[in-house]
Formats: sequence, C-alpha cells, structure tokens
Amino acid sequence: MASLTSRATRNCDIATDPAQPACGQCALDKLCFPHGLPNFYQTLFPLALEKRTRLKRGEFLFHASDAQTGIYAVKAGFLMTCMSLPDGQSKIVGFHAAGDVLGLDSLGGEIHRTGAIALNSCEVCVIPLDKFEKLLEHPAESVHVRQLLAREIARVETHAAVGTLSAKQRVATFLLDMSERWEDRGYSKTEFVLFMSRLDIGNFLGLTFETVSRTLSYFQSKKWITVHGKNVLIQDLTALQSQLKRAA
Amino acid sequence: MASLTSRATRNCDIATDPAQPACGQCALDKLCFPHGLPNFYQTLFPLALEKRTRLKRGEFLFHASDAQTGIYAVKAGFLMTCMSLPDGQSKIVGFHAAGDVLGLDSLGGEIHRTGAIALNSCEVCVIPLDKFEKLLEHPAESVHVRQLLAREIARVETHAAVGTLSAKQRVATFLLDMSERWEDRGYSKTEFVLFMSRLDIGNFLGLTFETVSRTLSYFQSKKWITVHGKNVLIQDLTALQSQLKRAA
DNA sequence: CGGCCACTTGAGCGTACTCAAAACGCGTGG
DNA sequence: CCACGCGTTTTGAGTACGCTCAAGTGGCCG
Repeated sequence: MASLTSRATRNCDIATDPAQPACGQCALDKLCFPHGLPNFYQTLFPLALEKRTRLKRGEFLFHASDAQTGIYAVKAGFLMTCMSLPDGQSKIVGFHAAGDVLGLDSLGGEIHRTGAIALNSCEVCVIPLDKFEKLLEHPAESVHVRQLLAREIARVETHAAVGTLSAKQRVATFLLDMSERWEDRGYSKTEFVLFMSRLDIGNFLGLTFETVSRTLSYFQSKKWITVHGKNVLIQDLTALQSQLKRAA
Repeated sequence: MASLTSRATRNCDIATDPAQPACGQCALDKLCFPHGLPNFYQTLFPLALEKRTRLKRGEFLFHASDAQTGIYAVKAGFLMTCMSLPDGQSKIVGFHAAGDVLGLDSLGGEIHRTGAIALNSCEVCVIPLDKFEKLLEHPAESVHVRQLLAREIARVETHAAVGTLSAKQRVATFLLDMSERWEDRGYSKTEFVLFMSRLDIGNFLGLTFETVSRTLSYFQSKKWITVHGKNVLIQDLTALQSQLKRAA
C-alpha cells in the first residue's frame, strides 16, 4: 500500500497514435482474441484502435470509482488492478500482462470497482464503451466477451482460494502461476523476471513482504529455485507443485 | 470438507414439474431479473421452465468437472458452491439463496469448475444450455447476463479480499454480508438464521470452525450479537462495521 | 560517491491452529 | 415421554506460523 500511494500519479493524456500497428498486424492478436473469431477482428479493427495510450511506471490507467469509459487491452508492459478495503487499505486483486483485457469487471456498472496501475512502461489499447457496446451486438463477439468474463471469474475464484493456504503454499502457487503465464506467452516457464515488488506480491497473497522474502529464501535453500532480486530460475518445478499437495 | 464428503450423495432425477408457477408468477422474479427487462421475461418464460428440480440437504445440483448442461436459478432453499484444491480439499467459494443464478462461471467451458450442494431442501429452475444460448441472441438478455457475470466477479473479488483480514474481520464481514443479503430479500437485517454449519463458514472464510465459534462468542461477549446455534441477532451493527475499519 | 529504496535476515511476540474434552441440540427408537 | 446416540458447537490448553519491529545488505540512479 505504501508502494501504491508513493507512485500514485494520475495519467490524463490518453492520446491517439495512428502510426501504431492495428490489431490484425499486432503480435498479440492470438492473446486478445484466442478463440479465432474472425468477426471479432473485422469489427474490432476499426473500433478499438481509435485510442492507444502509454503509461509510465506508477501511472493509473483508471482509478477505482472513476466513471467507466472503456475497455482496455494490454499491448505491452505490466499492470496491476487493486481494490479499496473498508479499512482504507488497497488490496491487489490481479497482475496483468500483454494480451489481458481490463475493465470487464465493471461492465454492468457506472464506475470502475478496481483501479489499474502500470508496473512499468505500458501500452494499452482503449475501446471506448459505446463502441464496445456496438461491438457486442455481434453474437460471436458477445460470446467471446462472456468467455472472457467467465475466465475472469475462474481466475479470481482460484485466487480467493489462496486465503486458505499456508505461506509456502501461497508463494508456490504464485510462482507456478507466473511460470504458466510466461509459458502461455511463449517464454521460458523456468526462468523469468518478476515485474512486481515483494510488497506487491505480499499484498496480492495476503502476506507481509518479509514473509514473501523469507519463503523465497526457503525455497532457494531447498534448491527448488534461484532468486536474484526479481530474477527467478525454477530448478525443481515438481517440488514446488508438490508443496501445493500437502500442508506446509 | 468432512461435512462435504459426509453428505455427498448424488441427485440424478431432474424432473419436470409443470404444475409449478412460471417465472412471471414467481415471487422471485424481481431477484432473478432485477433490472426490469421485459424481453427477458417473455423469452425466458417458455424456455427456462421446462425443468425444475428439487434437492434434499446434501444432494448435488452438479459436481465439479461434470459436463456443463445448463444454467440454474435458485427458487427456494440454500446451496453452496465449492471447488477442489490441488491438495484434494474442497473450498467453499459461495453460498447461494433464492434468486441467485448458478453455473455462469463455467460459461465458456465444457465442464463445471465448481460443484453445487444443497444445504437444505431446495428448488432450482434449470435452463438447458442450448436454450440459454438461444436466449442470449436477444441483446437485452445478453446485457443482463453480462451484468450477472460482472456482479459475480465483484462478489468473488470482494471475497478474495478476506484472505488479507484477521479472524474477527473475516467473521464480521461474513455476518454483515449475511445481514445485507437477508435485507435485500425483504427480511430483517438484524435477526436471521445461518443456513450453514460452523465448519462451512470456516471453510468459506479460511478459518477453522473453532476459530469461527470463538469469534462469534467474542462478539457475543461484547454484546454486539446474540447467537443460539444457527440463530443470530445483531445488536450493534455499527460495532461490527467498525471492526472492518481497523485491525483486530 | 552518496542517497534512497527494495530486499534480506534476525529476534520476539501474538493470532489462529491443533489437539482435546465436555456440553448441547436433535432425531430415533424404546 | 424419556433415553440414547450422533453430529455440531463450545471452550480450554499448548503450539506453531506468520507478523511486528529492527538492523543490515544490496542495487540503482543522480
């Protein structure tokens, strides 16, 4: 939370940049539109790319309780979404990389329930809400968006389950999740860079950053991983997975 | 979890009962269709009510990893949905009462990701998946379902946040959530019956049932609530709410 | 090089868990 | 109607895990 407030600067200049490649030429189209729906391309093509925005580390894509004005697709970089708790603290509810879609959780409502902050330099495609609504008149796109929503429920539901787990299980879950996401994007599943701080990981997992650090050190002492700052090398994936199978 | 397995009997006889009132006459229509979408009634009317099922305490409406064959609307009674964790344990992800819609979380996929168990005698409307898909061709219904999905994300996201909280905060959150849900349904927000066991509450909140019991006793000792078994009387709503505001 | 921030590691403490026993509620059968 | 038995709930005592507080290290940028 300290890290949230310290980099809580506001981004207001969502600018059009027509020089950038359109969705059809974008390397991420498989991620944004993973089910091969040609209609989606055709209709999204002229609509979605009206706006493209760049964010620097710490800038908000949108704040919680901002009016919801659009749907966002991450083109490059990393962001996290966070919600406010009754006690005034912020809780990180998700980390997002290229190909993820943000803002769907507020679809029915007037305002964003979560805020989205850039963790590094980001590029985000903006689909204005009215255009998005028009897009949804096409049945295939409507199905696609429902699938995205259902997958988001699955993701959050799975994350809610970490509340039951021990610290070792939580951190192991987190590493395996990161591993899988990097693999999905065509990178190594055993060697990657954590794009968030220990504080953010702790917030996300419901642990203190000291416990996250200690647990990572513990895994390293077991020779299951090697950590140097944000660089992670997984040496024994099976051992991490078996951590999930039994209590700490 | 012990309670899950002990009452894990299977219900196979989903029977049609045309004698029961249709959606338009059902007292729950406001809950199922809260946004006043007349189209929804008209199209759902002939489709949804083909099947109606009754469940007894402990029977499954559907199991996790069952093929997804339909969407379910709770007409009477209480259910809970639960997911399997890697360690083989079951985690309760939600409690559901009359008016709630179940099965939406698996929309994109082939199988149910969660199972649904009756906590008492239930009556559930079944909308077969193919009919549901047809229903979604109507834009208004499509919007409504997207809103239901977005609300489900909001609910689960909020629940995921309890992983951060202390035991007192978790139990207070739970009581206030129950209170609100009873109020939404037109009942007293200060006097109601918990329709699940302490074990289930603990599972849901990521606590042991002893801790749940102890915390309820603690609240009672503070004269904030009175508990007799499953009967709860909230005497100081404000005190419970202020529990959320600061650490235990 | 200095300063700052993120991270690591240590020591002591407190909350929630584990193990355990007893009371209670409820349905069944004598 | 009461006795019995089972499952649920309450309460207690001791333990362990993760938190708090604190000092020290490392890396990055001005």
